[in-house]
Amino acid sequence: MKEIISLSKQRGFIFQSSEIYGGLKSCYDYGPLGAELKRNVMGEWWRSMVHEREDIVGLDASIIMHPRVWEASGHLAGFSDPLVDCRNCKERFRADKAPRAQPGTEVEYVEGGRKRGKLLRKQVGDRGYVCPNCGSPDLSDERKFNLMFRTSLGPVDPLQEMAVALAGRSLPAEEIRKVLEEKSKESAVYLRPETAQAMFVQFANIQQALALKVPFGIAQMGKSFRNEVTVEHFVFRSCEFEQMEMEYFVEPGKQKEALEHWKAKRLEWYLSYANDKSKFRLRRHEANELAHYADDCYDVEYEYPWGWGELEGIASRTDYDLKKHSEHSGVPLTYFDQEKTDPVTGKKGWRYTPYVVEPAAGATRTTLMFLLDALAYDSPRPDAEGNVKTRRVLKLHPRLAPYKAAVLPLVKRDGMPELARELVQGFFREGINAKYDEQHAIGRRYSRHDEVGTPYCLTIDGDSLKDGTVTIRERDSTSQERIKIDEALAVVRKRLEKV
RNA sequence: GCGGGUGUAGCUCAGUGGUAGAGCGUCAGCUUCCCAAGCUGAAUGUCGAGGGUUCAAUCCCCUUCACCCGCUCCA
Repeated sequence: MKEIISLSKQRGFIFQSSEIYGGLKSCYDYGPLGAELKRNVMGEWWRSMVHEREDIVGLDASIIMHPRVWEASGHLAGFSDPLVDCRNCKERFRADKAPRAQPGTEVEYVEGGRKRGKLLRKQVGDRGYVCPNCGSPDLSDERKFNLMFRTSLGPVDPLQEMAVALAGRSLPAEEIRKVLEEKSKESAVYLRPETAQAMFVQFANIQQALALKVPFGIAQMGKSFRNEVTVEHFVFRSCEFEQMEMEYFVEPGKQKEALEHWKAKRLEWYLSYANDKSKFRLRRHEANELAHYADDCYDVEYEYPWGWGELEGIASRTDYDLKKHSEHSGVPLTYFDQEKTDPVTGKKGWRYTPYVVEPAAGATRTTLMFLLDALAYDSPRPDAEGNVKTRRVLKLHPRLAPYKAAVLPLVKRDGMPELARELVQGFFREGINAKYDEQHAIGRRYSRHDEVGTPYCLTIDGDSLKDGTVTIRERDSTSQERIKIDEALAVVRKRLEKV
C-alpha cells in the first residue's frame, strides 16, 4: 500500500488534498495522471453500461436535491442513528443495534473487553442496552451522527435566524437543539449520499421522454458524500467519493433473473481489465447484512493489500424506492404494459411498480484497485553500469492507461523533434491521448513511461528520417519492432481496441 | 473513536540539545543513435503546525493536524 501511495504522489496520480495546509482528512486530489486514469475507468464503465446497451440510458443529476427525497429514501432517518461509545472496551456502536437488557439488572463483563481479566459488575442503565462487543453497560451518551453533509440553500444565513431566535433566552441544551433544528430546517439541503435516488425520482420523466419499455436501465456517474464514521485505506473509503450506478427496472418477479445477469456481467467487466483475476470474487450477502430495501445482494470483492473488500454492490432493491417516492410525492411511479395481462384482474393491460436491480460501483475504489492490480516489478537485472536495477511498471490495461502512447525523439536534434511532434499531432487528431517527450536520455524516458503505464513508446531515430519508419516499444515485454510512421497510428489504434 | 507507528530537500530516508546530511530526482552546459549513461556546474529545506522547558530545540514535554497499521460500517 505504501508503494502505491508513494508512486501516486511521485508520478502525479493522487495527492493529498490541501497538502500545503497540512492536508484534510480523507480528501484527495487526482493529479494529471490520476485524472486521466479515473476518467478512463469511468469512461469504460459508461461505454459498457450505456453506449453498448440499447436498454440503458444515462443521467447526470444535481448533487443537491429536494430534502424530501432523503426523507422518502430513508436516508434522513437511517443516516442519523444514535452512536454510543463503550467506556470499557472503547467500541463505538449503534444504539439501536445493541443487545437489549432489562434496566437495573446487574451484568458481568471483563475489564477492557478482553478475553480474560478482572471481572466487573454494573447495573444496566435506563436506556436498556449494553455494549455489543464486551457486554458492558458503562456507556457514553448517545450522540447523533448524521451521515449526510448538511448545508443551507439560499442567501439567508441560518445562523443569524438562530441567533435571533435564541437571543436573551436561557434554555436547557435540549430546547436549544430544538430551536436550532427548526431554524436550520427551513433552508437545509443535503449533499447526496448516493447517486441512485435521482434515477428513481426521474424515473417517470426518463421513461416517458425516451418511450422506454421495461426492462430498461438508467445509469449515472458522479460524486457522493458521506460523513463516514471511520475513513481508511487511502482513497478506499473517503467522505467524498465517486460512484457509477445503474438502476435496472424490471417486471415484478423478474428481479432474480436480472440479478443473475448483472452479477455475472459486472464481474466480467472487472476481469476484462485486470491482470490478476484471482483477486476478484462475488460474495452473497447474508440475510442479516441486507439493507432494509433489499431482498438479495451480491458484492464484487477485490483482495486489497489489507484483505477482501468491496468494489461494487449488486442489489435487488425490490420496488421499495419507487413506491416510497410515489407515496411521498403523490406522483405515481408505475409502468403500464399494454400487452401483459394483469395477474390480479386477469384483464389485458398491466400497471405495476417495477422492481429494481442496482449494480452500484465505487469509481474511486475501482481506480485505486486498478492501480494496485497494475503495479509490478520485473526481476532485478544489471544495467549497463553493472548496477542491479528493478524495473517498476504499471501494467494498466491500455484502455485505462493515462497516456496511450509516448512519442520520443531519440535525440534532440537533426529534425527528430519536428518529426516526432508531427506524429504526436496525428494522435491528437484521432482523440488518442499521446505524449511528446524529449527530456532526458531515452532509457530514462522509457522508464518513466513504464511507471505511469504508457503501453507504447514510439521512438523517432536517424532511420526514421531516412526511411520513414519508427520503433514501437511495448511496455510489458520492452520488446521493439520497426514499423512505418504512416501506419503507426493505425497500429496503436488497433492495439487499443477492446478485446 | 481507541491502541500502535510515522511526519526532516521534489521523492526515499539518515541524523544530532549548539545555525541540517546522503542517494535518487530536478535545472543548465557539454557529450550521447535505444532501456533510469557520462562529465561539469547549480538550486532546494520556517526538520507537519502551535505552545512549553532551556542560554540554545529538528531532537525533551504538551497540544494539534495528517497519513499508515490494527478494531468496526459502506460504493
